[in-house]
Amino acid sequence: MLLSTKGDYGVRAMIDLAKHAGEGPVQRSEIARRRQIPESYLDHLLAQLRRAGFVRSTRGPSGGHELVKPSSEISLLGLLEALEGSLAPLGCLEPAAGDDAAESICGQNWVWQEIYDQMRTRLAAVSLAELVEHEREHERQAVITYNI
Amino acid sequence: MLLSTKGDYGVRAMIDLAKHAGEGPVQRSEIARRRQIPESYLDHLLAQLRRAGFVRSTRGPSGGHELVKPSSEISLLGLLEALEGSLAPLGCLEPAAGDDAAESICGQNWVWQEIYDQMRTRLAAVSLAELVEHEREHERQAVITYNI
DNA sequence: TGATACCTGAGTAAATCACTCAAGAACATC
DNA sequence: GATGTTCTTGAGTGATTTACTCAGGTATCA
Repeated sequence: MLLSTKGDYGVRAMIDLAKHAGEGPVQRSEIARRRQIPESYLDHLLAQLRRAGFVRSTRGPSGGHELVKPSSEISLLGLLEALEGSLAPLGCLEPAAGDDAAESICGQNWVWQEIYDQMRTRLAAVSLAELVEHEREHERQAVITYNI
Repeated sequence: MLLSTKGDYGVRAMIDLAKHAGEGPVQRSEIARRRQIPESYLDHLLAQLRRAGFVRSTRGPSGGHELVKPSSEISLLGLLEALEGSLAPLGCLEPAAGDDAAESICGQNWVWQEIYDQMRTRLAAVSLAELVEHEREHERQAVITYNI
C-alpha cells in the first residue's frame, strides 16, 4: 500500500481545520476527538504540517491550530507529499534515486513513470476545499438515508 | 512504495523466461545469475508464479522453468498482482476491505478509486512481450553508445 | 505564577521485508 | 536402482518500517 495512516490522519485533520476556518485556533484535542485520531500521534502530524507551511499554531490557553492558506489553494498532492514523503510507487522514480535503483525494476519504469505522472496530476487537481465539500455531501446523503 | 523487490525480481525472472522461451526449461540458477537475484529467494517467487499459472516446472537433471502461455498473453498487471498481492494504494480499495476501512481515509476514495482504475487499466495493457521488446531496445541503445 | 496548550525527541511493540537454511520429493541417467 | 541434479516447502532471522506512547520542555494567558 502506498498510503499509511499518516496520510489518512493528516488529511482528515486538515479537513477538520478547513471546516472550522475563521473560527480561531482549533485545539488538537478537539481534532483528535472528532476525527478519531490518537492525540499523541496527531501531535507529530500537525508538526509536519506546520513545517510544510500548511498550518500555523499558537500556544497557551485558547491556543491551537489553523490553516495558513485558504483551503481552495491547498492540493491533496501537496498534503500527501508533505505527510508521506514521496508517493513514488517504485524507489527508482524518486527524485534522489541512485544508479543502482535504475538497474533494478526500472526496466519497467517507462510504464510506471507514466502512471506516476498521471497520479500526481490528478491529485494536484483536487483541493482541500473539494474534500470538505465532498464530506458535506456525504453527510447530507447519510441524513437523507436516515430520514427515509 | 507500492512495489517491493518481489514484483521487481519476479517480473525480471519472467522476462528472462520469455527471452528463452522454446529452448526448453531454464534453471533457476541461470535466472538468478543473469538477473542478479538471490537464488534461494527466487525459489519462492517462482513457486508463486507457478501457483498463479504463469510458469510450469520440471524436476530432476535438465529440469527447470518455462512459460505456460506465450508472453504476448501475459499482462504486467497479472504478474504484479500475482507477486505483490493487491496493488491498491489504500487498504479500503482492496476487494476484501471491511467496514472500518471505509470509515478511514476513504473519505478521499473517490479520487483514489479513479487513480487505481487508471493504473490497473494501463498495467493490463502492457504485455510481457512488450517488456522483452523494450529490454532488447535498451540493449541496442547501450551497444550504440558503447561503439561511439 | 500557575494552568493550558503546543513542541520535540526518545523509545517500543508489532508487522513487514528480504532474505537464508534445511529437509524433502521428483526425475534423468548411468 | 543408485546417484546426482533440480525443484519444493516451511521454518527461521535480522533489518526496517509503522503506529504509536511518554516524558520532558517551551510559549502564552489570566
